[in-house]
Amino acid sequence: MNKLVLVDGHSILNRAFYGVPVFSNSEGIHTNAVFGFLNILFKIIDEQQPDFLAVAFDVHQPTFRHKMYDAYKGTRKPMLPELKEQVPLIQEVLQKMNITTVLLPGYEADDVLGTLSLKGEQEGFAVAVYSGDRDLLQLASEQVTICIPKTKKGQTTIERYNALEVKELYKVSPKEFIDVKALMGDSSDNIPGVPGIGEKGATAMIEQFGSIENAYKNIDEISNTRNRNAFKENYDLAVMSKELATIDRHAPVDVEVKDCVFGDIYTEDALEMIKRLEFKSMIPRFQNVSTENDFAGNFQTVTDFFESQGLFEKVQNTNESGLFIYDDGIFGVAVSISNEENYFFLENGFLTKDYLIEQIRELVKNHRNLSVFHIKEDNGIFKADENSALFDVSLAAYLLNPLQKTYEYDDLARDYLGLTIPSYDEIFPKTKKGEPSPKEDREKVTRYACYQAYVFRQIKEVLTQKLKEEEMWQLYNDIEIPLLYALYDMEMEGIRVDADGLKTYGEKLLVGIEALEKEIYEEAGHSFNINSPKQLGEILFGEMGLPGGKKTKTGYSTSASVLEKLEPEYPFVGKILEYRQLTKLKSTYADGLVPYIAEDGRIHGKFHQTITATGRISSTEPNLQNIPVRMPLGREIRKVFVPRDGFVFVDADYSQIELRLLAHLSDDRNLIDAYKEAKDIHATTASLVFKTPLDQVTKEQRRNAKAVNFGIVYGISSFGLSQGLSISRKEAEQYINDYFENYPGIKNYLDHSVEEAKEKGYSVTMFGRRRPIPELHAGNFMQRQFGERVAMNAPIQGAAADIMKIAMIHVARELKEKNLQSRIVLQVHDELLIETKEEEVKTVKELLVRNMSEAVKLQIPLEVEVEVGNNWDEAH
DNA sequence: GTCTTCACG
DNA sequence: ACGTACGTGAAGACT
Repeated sequence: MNKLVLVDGHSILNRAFYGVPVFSNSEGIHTNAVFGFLNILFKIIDEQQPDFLAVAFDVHQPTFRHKMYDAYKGTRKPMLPELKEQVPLIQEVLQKMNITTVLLPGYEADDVLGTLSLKGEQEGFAVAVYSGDRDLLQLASEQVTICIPKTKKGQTTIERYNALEVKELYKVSPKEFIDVKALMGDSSDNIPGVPGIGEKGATAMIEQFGSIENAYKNIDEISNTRNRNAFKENYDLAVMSKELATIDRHAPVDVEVKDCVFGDIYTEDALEMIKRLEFKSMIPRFQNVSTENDFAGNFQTVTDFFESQGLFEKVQNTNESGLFIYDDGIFGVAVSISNEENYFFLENGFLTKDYLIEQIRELVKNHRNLSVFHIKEDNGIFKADENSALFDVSLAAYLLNPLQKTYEYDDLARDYLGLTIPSYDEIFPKTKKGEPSPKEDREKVTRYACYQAYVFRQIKEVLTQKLKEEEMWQLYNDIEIPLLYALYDMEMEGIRVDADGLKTYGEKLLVGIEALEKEIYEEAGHSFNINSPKQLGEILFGEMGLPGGKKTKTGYSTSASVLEKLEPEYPFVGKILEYRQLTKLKSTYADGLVPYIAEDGRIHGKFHQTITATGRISSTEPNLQNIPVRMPLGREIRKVFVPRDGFVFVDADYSQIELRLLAHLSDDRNLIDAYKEAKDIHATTASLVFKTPLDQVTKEQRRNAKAVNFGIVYGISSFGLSQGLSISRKEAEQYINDYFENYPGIKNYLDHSVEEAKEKGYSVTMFGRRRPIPELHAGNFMQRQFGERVAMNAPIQGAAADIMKIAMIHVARELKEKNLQSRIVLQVHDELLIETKEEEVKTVKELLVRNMSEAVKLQIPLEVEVEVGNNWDEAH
């Protein structure tokens, strides 16, 4: 079936504008939206391989809807000038790419899309309509797919809707969708709904009657009195809204589907314009080097030892290359030294794995500039250190956009090189059970490995350039790169765990669990799976009739916060809480840690550097950053983390680093003075907020003030604080107001943080680390508010992460320089744990505290608390 | 694979 | 009217 692709130009342009921070070329022309638009368009084209394609734009002119309804004028928010000036640019590029654009005075782009999609449908095409606007869902059918790109944490996923999916999600057919909208209205489109009828009411009515007309005919059958009356009184309004909301599928579009032929879009003219706009990464696309055939000939499998010797000599003499190690069933290494020379050296006969590794180490040793994906993960082979000349693609890409889930070579190639290359899944299609795995297929592996090496070689310069442009080169070079070696050493070092102690602890928990289990079954009258929130909810709130409304979409919420509220009146739920606690400790920690204890009696967890949005490290397999500490029983588990013989643990903690950063960044007199005078900060806050002399502050007041301080760092909201303190929203609001009255500098700073992030599209730490916040421009109020909280939190959490990274690097360096035997074994965000040789305790304590507190100079001292112990519990 | 819950900073 | 504190990872249940 032929494929027709239709694109809602303005809607996609808007998405592009807000998804990419504002930038301009050297002539000062804003180009970010054009850049984003083309990237989305290329993605669409690569995915869909359309036979016919058209892009529809709105015309800045009144439409038939305006004539119908005056208020419609206010529909479109005035476009920002930075975006508006880019509209003609994108239209020009499209024209040069021979892509059909359709503008129809008196109609909106929606109507053009509706009309063309109907024509396409009638002519037997498979039609895909791309838009950010859910209104288009009314066009969905079996043949017409509505594709809505969504950005979630920096990852763009495309939601696809045919008639079936619309029905599934909204409970009504695409056609009925219009009627639902006519009833509930749509503020973003200025479509007035029936006052008092919301989404639920509207959906229920249309589900029952199919249309507003039919509902009106059978108005007496509307069971909800309020809805019935509202509908009766406003039927005329609903009729008009329906007309406004209905996309005109017979608009006088003078373009036929056959006019929209999709041909060669990579023209000379277009290339020239791309160059003028300075979209360097897109140039290769236009130079036709992006087709796979052009690559494939340049990828060569090398399995002969003597041949490899000659080639390796060449590689050893090449300064800039890309390198990728393949180790999945078979072992090999791909090296890209030029566009034409990409070799995959495959372990074979005399060409042994050891020989290959030796060759790689030689390259590293000779300071050849290798660009690789991730150094830390491959450093067992590289044996590189801080002085090596390796480029880490994953770290560079992470700094440029920390929101991505992964940094796959094919995505990087698309985003930074404008290349479309096959992904892992495309090269290694999923096989059914029993079929041979393609993972060891020589040709496939060569293709895969060479693509990686090729991309790494080419991308180094682009990423370097971008990091410099965005002022993150120092962050990359002076923090992330040295840190990776500190983290590698830490992973290799591991931490000793007392396996017997762990077993005893587990057995102790089991006794408690079994006793509680029995008691809970007795109380319930029968046995059930206490670990199933579903079963538990049904028993608690159904069978036993405890009060507690539905809270989650799947049923009753049985979270600790809910159960804790029930506990005073129903002491028996305390047993469930206790049971939960014990099973958590047993499954996740007592039992969960065992499989990770290696031959050497130590756990070598992984520490990840490219996961968090804020710049923190994360930990997996196992997670060593969430070992219990708050509750005494959980805390006991820390006793099984022990130093090796002849060593002790020295543990150092930043004291309130985030709050201190807040004081520094906000320049708030009251907070700075409090820290300078080394006051109890939460008590001081309590004294100010509750207008109580410092020496009369109660425990309760201090606790509340502490929660407020936390809330401030998280990006305060009255609801959040009320949850944290189990108080009313009103009270929480009062606390916040009083807080800001006493700390005006903080209020000012937080407002400024949000404003700046809104302007730039990202927030930035004092070390230049960025976090994009696309939510700040979301249409959805909730999302926008989330964005504002993120904008307040990220510069603080991020700076704290930066500081700890600097400290870690310095500590690791000094331990090495001084030839000490002590080693960093854990980092838990604001805590460093050092396995310390007994004779070195004094030295280590001193250097730890010094390096941590002097990692950065702030207006106030960075305090560090240090302790020594024979296990992690004792030392913390 | 997604949801819920809960461990940490 | 809506439904949230910021940042993570793991386990178990259920689809």
